[in-house]
Amino acid sequence: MASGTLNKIMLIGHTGDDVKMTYFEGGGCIGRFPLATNEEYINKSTNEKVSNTEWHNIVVRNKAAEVCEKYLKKGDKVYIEGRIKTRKWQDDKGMDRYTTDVQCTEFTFLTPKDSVNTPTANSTEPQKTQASKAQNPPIEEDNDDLPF
Amino acid sequence: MASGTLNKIMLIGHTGDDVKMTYFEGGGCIGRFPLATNEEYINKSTNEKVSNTEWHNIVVRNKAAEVCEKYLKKGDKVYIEGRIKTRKWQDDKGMDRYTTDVQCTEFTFLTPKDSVNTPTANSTEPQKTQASKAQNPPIEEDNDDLPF
Amino acid sequence: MASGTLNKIMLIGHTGDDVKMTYFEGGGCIGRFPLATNEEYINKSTNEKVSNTEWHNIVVRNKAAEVCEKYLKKGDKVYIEGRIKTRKWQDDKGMDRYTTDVQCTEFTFLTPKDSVNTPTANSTEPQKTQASKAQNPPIEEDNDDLPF
Amino acid sequence: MASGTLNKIMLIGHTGDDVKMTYFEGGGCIGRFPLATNEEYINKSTNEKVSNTEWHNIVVRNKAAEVCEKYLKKGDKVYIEGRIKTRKWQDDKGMDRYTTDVQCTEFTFLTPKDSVNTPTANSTEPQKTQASKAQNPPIEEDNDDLPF
DNA sequence: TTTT
DNA sequence: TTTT
Repeated sequence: MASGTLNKIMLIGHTGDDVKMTYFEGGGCIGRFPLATNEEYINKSTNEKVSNTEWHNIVVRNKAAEVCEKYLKKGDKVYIEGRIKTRKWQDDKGMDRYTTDVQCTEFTFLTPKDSVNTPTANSTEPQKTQASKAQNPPIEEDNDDLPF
Repeated sequence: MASGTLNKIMLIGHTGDDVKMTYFEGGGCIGRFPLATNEEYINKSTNEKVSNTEWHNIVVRNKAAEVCEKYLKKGDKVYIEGRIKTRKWQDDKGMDRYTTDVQCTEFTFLTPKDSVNTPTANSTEPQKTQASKAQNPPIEEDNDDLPF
Repeated sequence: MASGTLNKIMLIGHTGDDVKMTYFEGGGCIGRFPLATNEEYINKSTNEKVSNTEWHNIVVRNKAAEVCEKYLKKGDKVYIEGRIKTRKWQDDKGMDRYTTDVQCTEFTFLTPKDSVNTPTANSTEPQKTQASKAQNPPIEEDNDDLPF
Repeated sequence: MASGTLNKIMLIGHTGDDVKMTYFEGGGCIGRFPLATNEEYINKSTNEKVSNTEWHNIVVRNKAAEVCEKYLKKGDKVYIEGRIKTRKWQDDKGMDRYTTDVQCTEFTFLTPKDSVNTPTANSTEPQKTQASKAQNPPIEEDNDDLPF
């Protein structure tokens, strides 16, 4: 019997651009956007402050992608949960190249919106990014009628 | 508009007992079991080693509960992901009491099984604990046919 | 040889009160504050929207407690990482009671401050809550001079 | 004032090789090893089972690297916590290339060892990977003498 | 009540 | 290159 593995990444950062959508035949789509996380620390040897920005390639799918495209703007703060996936591609010289993406499985917007009511306005827990559930609240809760 | 919150707990520990099931009218069920996590450290003042065991009340629902009941045995190591929920109850004197549970949303067995093939045998990623998905692999992957 | 366990909780929520400090002989201190996380979902049986607020008892120690007391105000949004600890106490009738705390190990403020420069202003990664490091940036980075 | 970001990855997987050490002048060192996580799911379009293995480049520092080198063997299961860092390098044609590493901040061994007593034998919580603390238990606990 |  |  298989025993399990875990591949989970949790990010809080600011988007570096709007969501770029790609639509596929059959109705699927993905959205991509860069997310920046920062760290600052003192280099103990030189006593200098060091600032690093790490850029993450976020990939969201289907309904979740559409929600992100609609409500997530460049510079917004967002919580992203997902898994790491490194994909191989060929550059223009036919060389193998690798890029590491974050395949988003949950997200929640952290930038306060004072705008009108939105689909996400009613959700205060991270949204699952399943095909047909992206705009819905967590689904563990709503699929039964247990008395607790 | 609401901006989001997060309530996530991630545990690796050993079960202190088998899963106790409760079945409800309408077909729902929950399973409960205790999970132990440990910490050891040196008390710097006394230079003594201190061992602490923390017991967590794990609650699993529906199909996931049935999978756990079937394959998770007392003493097994397991990864549990979920959210914290504190519930109020009355003791036999009518006093309000509170108990904090971990409502399990994902799990993966970490004790190697050399037994016969099981429903979980084919899943090496944490299992989502939704009503109808408990025995299936992560559902983000299988609900589209995107070319990546 | 021991194999490990994990006891980790990650929360994003709003503080329900200012930080209450307790000082101990010897110079130690702790801060306590309540943190609210929310979930909303549709009850599929009744089709009603359900809103739940979960309150977490956050416990921070020493320097980290002092930073929180100084900069974290009621209503602020904050990321808290820690471990679960359930403690036993006696009520006024001598009955055993249990309360579950979140012992904070890292935190990062999520409410934008437009105020003057603060100790936390220079840290954009979660702060470790060790006794002597609370106001410092992550310490993994600054304790060596490795060329990367 | 800066508000915070989070860059956290949590993995459970199997090592694909022993730890490769690099030592630096001044006494620092790093260890590197590959970690595999797996996912399996049913492609709903083709009804075929799909198996994917994801390889992560784990980087551990200093004392933690030495502990891993000593006790972590090819094929072992391990929990790794860290942050994502993508670094740039030049290939032999001078082209910019990028590789994404997991800078390990905590780890705990999940493969039971029946061997002799080890430095890690007394720790059942994830080990922090700071320069001088790698072999020690979590340090939040041992740096004060608070009465709880 | 687990595990090492 | 792991594991089931």
